[in-house]
Amino acid sequence: MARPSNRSERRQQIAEALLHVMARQGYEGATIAEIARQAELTPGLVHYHFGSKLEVLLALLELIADRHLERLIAAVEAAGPSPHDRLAAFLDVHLATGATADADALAGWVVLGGESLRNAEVRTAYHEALGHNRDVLREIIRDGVAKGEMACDDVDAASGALIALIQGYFDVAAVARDLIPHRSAAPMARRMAEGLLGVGAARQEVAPPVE
Amino acid sequence: MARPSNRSERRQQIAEALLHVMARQGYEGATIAEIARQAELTPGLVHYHFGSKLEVLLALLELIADRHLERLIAAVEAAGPSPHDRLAAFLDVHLATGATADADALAGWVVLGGESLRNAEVRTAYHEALGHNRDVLREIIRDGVAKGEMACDDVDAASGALIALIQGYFDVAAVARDLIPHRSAAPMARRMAEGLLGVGAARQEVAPPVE
Amino acid sequence: MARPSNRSERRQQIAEALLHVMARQGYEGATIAEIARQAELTPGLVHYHFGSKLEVLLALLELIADRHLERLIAAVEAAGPSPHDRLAAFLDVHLATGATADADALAGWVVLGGESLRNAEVRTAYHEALGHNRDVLREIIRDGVAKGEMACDDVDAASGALIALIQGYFDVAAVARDLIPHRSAAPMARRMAEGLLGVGAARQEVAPPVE
Amino acid sequence: MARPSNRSERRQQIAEALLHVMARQGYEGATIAEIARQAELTPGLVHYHFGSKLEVLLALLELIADRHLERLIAAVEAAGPSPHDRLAAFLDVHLATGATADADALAGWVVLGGESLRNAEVRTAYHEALGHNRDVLREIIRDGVAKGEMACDDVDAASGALIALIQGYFDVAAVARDLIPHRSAAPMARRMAEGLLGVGAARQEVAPPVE
DNA sequence: GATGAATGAGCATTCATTCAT
DNA sequence: GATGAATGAATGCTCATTCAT
Repeated sequence: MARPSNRSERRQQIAEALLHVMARQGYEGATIAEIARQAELTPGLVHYHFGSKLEVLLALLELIADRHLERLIAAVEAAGPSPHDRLAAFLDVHLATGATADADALAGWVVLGGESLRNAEVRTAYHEALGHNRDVLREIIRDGVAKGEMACDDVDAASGALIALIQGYFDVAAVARDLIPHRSAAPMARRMAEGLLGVGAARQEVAPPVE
Repeated sequence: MARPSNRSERRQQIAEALLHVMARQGYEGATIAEIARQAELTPGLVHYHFGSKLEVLLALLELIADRHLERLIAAVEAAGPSPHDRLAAFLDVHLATGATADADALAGWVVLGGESLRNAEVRTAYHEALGHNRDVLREIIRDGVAKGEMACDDVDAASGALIALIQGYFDVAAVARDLIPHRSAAPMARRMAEGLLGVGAARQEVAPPVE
Repeated sequence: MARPSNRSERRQQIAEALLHVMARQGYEGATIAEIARQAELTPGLVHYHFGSKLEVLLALLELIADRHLERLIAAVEAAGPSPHDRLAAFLDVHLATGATADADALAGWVVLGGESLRNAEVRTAYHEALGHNRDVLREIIRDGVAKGEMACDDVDAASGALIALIQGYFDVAAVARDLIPHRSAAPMARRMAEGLLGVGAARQEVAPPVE
Repeated sequence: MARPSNRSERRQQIAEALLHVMARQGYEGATIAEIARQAELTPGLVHYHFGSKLEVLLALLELIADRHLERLIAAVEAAGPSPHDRLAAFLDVHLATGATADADALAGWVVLGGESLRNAEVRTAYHEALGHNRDVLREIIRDGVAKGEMACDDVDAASGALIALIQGYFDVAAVARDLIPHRSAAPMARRMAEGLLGVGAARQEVAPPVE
């Protein structure tokens, strides 16, 4: 009798509209009116489903982070049991061209990083997402050390370093793409990981850049 | 008879006011009124010296970039002729605790990176500043390769990678400091540079963290 | 076959929900959504039973006024035939602590007075309700004058004065309770009535404050 | 050299514009746009001089209360040293037709009472204004008791009662004027005061209704 | 009857920018 | 140079009301 709820679909639809607007025009241009236009909805409806614009941003962050973590874990698992291979897969998921296929999501992630500088709630959620990424990486390194394949006396420092490297590639690419030669990110990252974790830490023959 | 012009002092004063406001409250809180308050001026005067708010931001970017480049070159020169030492100095200037002493400038730099996502003019200037940094690094590596101390088949890729690493450390530290163990950035970066450029690329005994 | 109508119950349920919301959060917080929540209904249903929010307010006014008048008449009748006693009962019903037991109704009445300032329809209905109250009072005074127990050359002016006094007690108590010492309202009102209508107009020994 | 400030004049101008709008259309119709129109200003300027709409309301309350208190004290002083006369003057200032000449201020006062039900800040300020009024009245009664001209065992209760009476006259008159016969308020109030404070408390021959 | 999604007009508020003094 | 009043466009948000299901 009652009308069926479409709340979660609409929320996702709105969050994705924000993603596309943000990727194109930044958060500045992402007015409620613009988000609604992108989603082909009315502005009032955005506020019917979200209490505030900030809520939309947080929903988007969660959406991106969840999707990414899912893909990341799948790729790492698919790489097999070897810590070297798993590390290479970890780096490739983030840095190999074509692997990070969703350009909007990447641009959105960088914009979210910018917003997290201004807003504590966004910062907390962003921090948490980065932390999950780091945890996956840390487990790989710990495993590598345990199996004697990697050398590392401070796993936190090493995983933090690689997280920073990835984030830096994202950020520099977003703003000054030509400073990063095409397809150089993944191979460079592998060598840097080797320097960090011992020779052959991330075997180069594994996971060649797609595309 | 006419009172002497104080244009350039005023401009710098205003740009620095923006820096402090931004470091404290982000770009969001950096209204013209707030900048004027920080500079102990009136809002109208800001627009007397700058045509628009954007101009203030660009002036600030130039200020930060110039100061940084000056310090960077001085530190690299002071490190002596060895490419290894010069590279270590380059990394330390950016990453060693205490070396990047100006917390406001660092925070401001990260915020500027965020703004460069939204505004093409800021992006161009930011890009240029990053490029100058990269140029210094590239010369060090080229010199190292020429002298046979470093191995690198793609200097652009390698210098871009280290620029990305530094930028990533800045950004992650700004948002999720605890992902980066205290004082781990510089030593990790040195090891990663070794992996990239050959064993001993950046000698660890050089330039220990200050403070 | 058709389900039995529950229109009038629903209407009363909604009006009372408005009362409780208004008493707690004022008319400001009395959005349709909040009323529906209080009534454990959905917003849409409120408009199924009422054409507009204003109609709900008017229904509530009628509800409060009817209930009050019923109680008032009962109390006056119960006081016996003496105009003095009836007048005392009239004042006590309004002012004696515990007599005006329904705190929500009292708060609601005051809020309705505020709304009647803005809306002509509410004002008309509020006026009518006040008028009924006044009529009861006027009859008591007329009876007292007829029986020689009260002296009054302008019954309208006197009844208006006492109505104003009661209303004033309500309003001041709602906003600045501490200006009215506890339990002082009824005895003060009795003395003022005496001044208005002759010595002993409202015998003090009648209807002592309950509670 | 600098532009002279007109802040306080503008603030008063805006507060008075609110008063006139409120008296005519209630607080509902008193949008920032409407206030600005009444004051022949732009909406932005209202917020240049006031942080929020609430601040305008509070400024208006202060304006009305200050003006009233000034007039009240002047009238009481002018009535001479006799407590009876001073009490009569107190009542007349509030209730004698023509005495409360400023219809807008009266209507505004009642509307402010309504708003004080919804907003704690307004309530506090309204309470304070009522309190000052009460204090003047209390002093008169205390003086009357001290001089043996009045009988009163609870000055707070009595002054609260008269404050309530006055407030009630205002409120009822605003909503249901015909319940209060023309020019009946002041004489009725005097008689009620006599009942409260002893025979002849407020001599009738004093201060006949103006106009 | 009942639900809750959808609408759209209206609101207070912010803020870069202009300009008379 | 310097001041601060003035402007006006833009924005997030609220909410009574409508209506498809």
